[in-house]
Amino acid sequence: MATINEVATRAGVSVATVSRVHSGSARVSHDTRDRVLAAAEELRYHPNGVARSLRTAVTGIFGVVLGDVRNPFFTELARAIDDEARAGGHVVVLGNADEDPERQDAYLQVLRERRIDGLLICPAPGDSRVIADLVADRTPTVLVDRDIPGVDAPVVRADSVAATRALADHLVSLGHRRIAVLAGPQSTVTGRERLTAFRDGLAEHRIELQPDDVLVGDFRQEGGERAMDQLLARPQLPSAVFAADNPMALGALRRIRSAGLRIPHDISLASFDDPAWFALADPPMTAVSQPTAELGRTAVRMLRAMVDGETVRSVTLGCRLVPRGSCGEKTYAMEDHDKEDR
Amino acid sequence: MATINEVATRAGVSVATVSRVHSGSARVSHDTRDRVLAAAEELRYHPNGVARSLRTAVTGIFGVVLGDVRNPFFTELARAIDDEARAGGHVVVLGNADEDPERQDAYLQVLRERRIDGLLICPAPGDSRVIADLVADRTPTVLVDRDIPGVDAPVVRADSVAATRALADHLVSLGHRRIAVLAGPQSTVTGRERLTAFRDGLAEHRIELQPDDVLVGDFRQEGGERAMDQLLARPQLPSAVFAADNPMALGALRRIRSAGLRIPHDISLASFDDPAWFALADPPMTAVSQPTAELGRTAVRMLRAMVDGETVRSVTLGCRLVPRGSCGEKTYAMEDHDKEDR
DNA sequence: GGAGAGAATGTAATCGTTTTCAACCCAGGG
DNA sequence: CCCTGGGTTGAAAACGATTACATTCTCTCC
Repeated sequence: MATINEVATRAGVSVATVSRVHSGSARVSHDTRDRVLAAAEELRYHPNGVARSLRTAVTGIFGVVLGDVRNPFFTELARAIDDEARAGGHVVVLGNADEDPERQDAYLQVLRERRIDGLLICPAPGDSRVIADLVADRTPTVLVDRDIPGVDAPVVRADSVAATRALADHLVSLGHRRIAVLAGPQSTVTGRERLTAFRDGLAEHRIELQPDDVLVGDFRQEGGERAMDQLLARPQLPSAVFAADNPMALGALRRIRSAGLRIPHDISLASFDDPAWFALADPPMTAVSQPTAELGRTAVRMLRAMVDGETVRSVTLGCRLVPRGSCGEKTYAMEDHDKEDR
Repeated sequence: MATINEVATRAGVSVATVSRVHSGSARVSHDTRDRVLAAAEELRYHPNGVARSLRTAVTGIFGVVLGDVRNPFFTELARAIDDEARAGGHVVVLGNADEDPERQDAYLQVLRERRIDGLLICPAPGDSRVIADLVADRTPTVLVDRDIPGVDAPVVRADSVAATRALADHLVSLGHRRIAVLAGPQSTVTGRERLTAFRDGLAEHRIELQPDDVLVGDFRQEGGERAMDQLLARPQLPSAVFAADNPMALGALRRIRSAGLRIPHDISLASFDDPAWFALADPPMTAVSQPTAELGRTAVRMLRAMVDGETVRSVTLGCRLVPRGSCGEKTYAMEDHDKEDR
């Protein structure tokens, strides 16, 4: 691959000049500019970003670590992040943590070594030495969707309590009394918050969530399947199940189906998160929807501010309950459910 | 951020020694090793990968450009790629093309500048100057899922013709005679292949696909919605619709629903691709399933081989038809649909 | 006791850019 | 005719690692 040196000799100028025409950092006479461009073209010159970054200490890249690439919540988030970052002239590289702290840390380690300009992290459950180090070393970092105790980085996430309590209300108003929850890892804020908000919501109606009825999962489909299996093996089924995120709801739904049970007749199911297909499921899933795209966009704006040296504060946005048919609702509007939340 | 120089002076050794202890490339006495490690720890030293790559010309990174992050086919692919790459000691960075050649090229441009070790591309429709350049410059590159005419890079993809013809058979055997297809962009192999295979399958039964009944979409949900809207505006509906990928099927399904039509009673729907939720849709979707994970794994193996200087040849794997209930099938097995195709 | 081997470490060149500083050229004013 | 001052350009020093080569030191063996 051609270097700036070869271009320079071919164009009969110095490397400084070549650099100048490519960066536009200083004026160059029309003639030499043309010669340089021609030489670059002929040699198929593409500046070496590695060398450039070594010199300038900037990369123009934001790194994003996603909790799980296969989770539609994260991919929609990624999409929004990408849009917003691109609008600001940054490019985004995505990495998959697969809800595994080790994978996450391995990926973060290389991003750090690569001296990325900033980091957007949806932290995996458990704590991470690397993240703590990163923010201690002042790498601009914003946490998305989940918090990490003891790490001093701004967080942007959705406040699930109001909507989750509304869901609890909704369920008891439909006559449900014994409800099981497929909770998320209790080492994550979101996992804890959704569980306690739901429990509190029930408590308002003097219904106590039985310890046996909370199954702690891993925020992944497999966890939802395992938990549902446990539930199905019991002599007495709850009348409804609340899954704390969409992959677990998917897993639960699969198990309920393969057990030959009907929803909501035999058992009801509601979920946190609201991927596009929920409205098309059989029956359409009652869910709590997060302002996913908005989350992504504000995260990028915050990150940009940090890179510019401003100090930024955590932000939390609201969620909303969207009742559909999976909990025994008599009728539900066939909403032309507008996912776009701008 | 501390540099190797600072570590060296602190430990009272030369930079060469520090480098040696971190890379393990040569023996260092026990004493000095300890001193170096201690100094590095105290200074929170993290080697600068940018500098290292400039010198060594390797990055340890594979870049992946995804057609669309929100398409479950691509995310499952990404997951498989990540697993396989990681197993081989590489780390993967993901980028989203959003089915847009410009976004794709912008992303590829930075990967090239970053001197990434190899590239896995699911090319966006249309042609790409950048991709052509990249392979001409011998960047190890393998194309996944889609081909690019005139670009001499190995491709790994699923051969859709057999399964798509089987789908056509299946539909006519269920009594369908007039079928519409929501085709993919005809600038992609997959888009063309799925359409012609379907047309040929129909032709075997002396059924001709009407020109009006093929709506060319963009492989995205919005395209599916638009196409379905067109169809629904016609005086005479086809009895079945075949969507050439899952986002378009999702779009079509939404429109059918909001028009108040029932599947398969009023209209049948089948799709290429088979994301997890298809089995849980109402009714479960008849679909053609690709060996997604296998696609991803072999792509990485091929890329690794190319990086090692071997020459590799294109690979194509098979698909399979999985009939469910969305086309008027009388009964369908409630399969415990095993997505994992290892 | 000196030669030679081998281990441990240091010196300095190198990777491909950007950027500071200096040099040069040429026109115009005094 | 000399001086000043823009406008262009070049030389060379970074940036932070790796690594070929040289050096020093310590043993061992004859």
